[in-house]
Amino acid sequence: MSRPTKHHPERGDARTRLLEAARDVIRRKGFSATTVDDICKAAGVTKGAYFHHFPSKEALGAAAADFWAETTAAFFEAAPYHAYEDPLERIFAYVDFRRAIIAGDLAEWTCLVGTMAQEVYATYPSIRDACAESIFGHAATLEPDIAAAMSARGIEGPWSAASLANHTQAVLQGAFVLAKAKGDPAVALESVDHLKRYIALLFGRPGALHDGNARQSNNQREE
Amino acid sequence: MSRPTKHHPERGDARTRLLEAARDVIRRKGFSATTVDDICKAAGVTKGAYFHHFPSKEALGAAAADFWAETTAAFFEAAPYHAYEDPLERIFAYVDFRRAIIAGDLAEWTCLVGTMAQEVYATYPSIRDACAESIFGHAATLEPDIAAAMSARGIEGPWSAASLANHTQAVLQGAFVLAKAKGDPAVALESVDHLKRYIALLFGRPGALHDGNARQSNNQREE
DNA sequence: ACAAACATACCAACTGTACGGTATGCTTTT
DNA sequence: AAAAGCATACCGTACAGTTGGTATGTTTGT
Repeated sequence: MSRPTKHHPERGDARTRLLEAARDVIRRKGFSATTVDDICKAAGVTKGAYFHHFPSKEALGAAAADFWAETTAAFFEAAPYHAYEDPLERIFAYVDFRRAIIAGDLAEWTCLVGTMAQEVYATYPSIRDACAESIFGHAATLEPDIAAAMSARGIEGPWSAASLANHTQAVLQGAFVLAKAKGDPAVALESVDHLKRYIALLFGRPGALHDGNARQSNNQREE
Repeated sequence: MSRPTKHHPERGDARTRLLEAARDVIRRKGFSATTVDDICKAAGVTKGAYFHHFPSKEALGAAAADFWAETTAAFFEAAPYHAYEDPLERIFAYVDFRRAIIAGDLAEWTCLVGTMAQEVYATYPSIRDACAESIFGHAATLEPDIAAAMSARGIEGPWSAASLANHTQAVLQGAFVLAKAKGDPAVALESVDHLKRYIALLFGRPGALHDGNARQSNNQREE
């Protein structure tokens, strides 16, 4: 099936490397501004190999979104927040985890599929759908915990577990947009704090705000 | 200064029409995928006129962001939510207003500068900065009302009025991303509802949730 | 066992064209 | 008359995609 390339045999098969390169380059430059040559160069692969694996640039975009869905699913499945027994604690731990990975270079902690969806939603339906699958598929993993926490505490609002799960993703996506605009992760961290506070208020657990790492960020104001 | 064009004299001066065309086309196709010819065609103007007014495509992107900042500022200044006397009521009315304008074609109610910032944050600093100015400038218009509402009700959290103002924009931007991915405004409306609920909880005003138009949307669940 | 025969993975060089940008001149305003 | 506003025709190039190949497995007939 897979075979090392002639030029860089040590870096795995070409298809995977193209997908990884697409992920990295598109997150920095966006989908349209990223050229096939950019991706080939970053992957250390020729154009011939590229078009052997992907019939078009659009197909690569959709494949990159699928790849993103798979890798992030594995990443979050292995994350420590699942260890908590109480569903609500798991939710808080999830938010703390999302907050903790906001560090370093912008292109490393922002979302590939959010960026692509926003860019190509009207022009490449296949890519948009793959992005939607990734975003809402991830949101769906939070839904059981939210539903369990609601019934455990007798919470019954006009909102559903699914809508709150989606909302967490909306806040994260929006936080990425603002952070990119400002070139500063601090504004993203603050929105995640607001998200956690919202969940705490919904479930009547203001004490939860003192857990996790919800405090160690904004050095511009002392409390 | 301005002069009607030869081809379409009835539609105002070329510069304004180019900016309006840029706004409309870029919101649909994104900045990179939008060509200068696209914009000229949409504006009913030739390339000569384009490069008379803008030295490059990048300059047009930045000018379009500035234009967006100006027109949206005027739009929100004229909006009805300012009529309320109580600062907190104004905030709720603002959220209701943002909710109410989520209707019709996606490209008509989503945000130009959020889209552009996400796309070019690493490649065109001039555009990114113009987008940031628009987003955070608009957020800043909410800050006095939030601050007034906080002091009027003796609210003093670990969060600042500025951070909550920014958070409202993060939620809206994220709602746009999810709506584009799903091709459905409903998910955006739900996030705006969560935002309003958060503010109501922060200020201890759950009753506010029954005001405005926070209910007339999601026909898929009856309460 | 051992090759044809086929399939997969990859590479280098090329092509048509669509792109951002330019050169130059005409038209209207002041 | 001078300058601003606009139009036409035209570049150089960078782009997505193609062509035609080589090298490395994998099957299949005998």
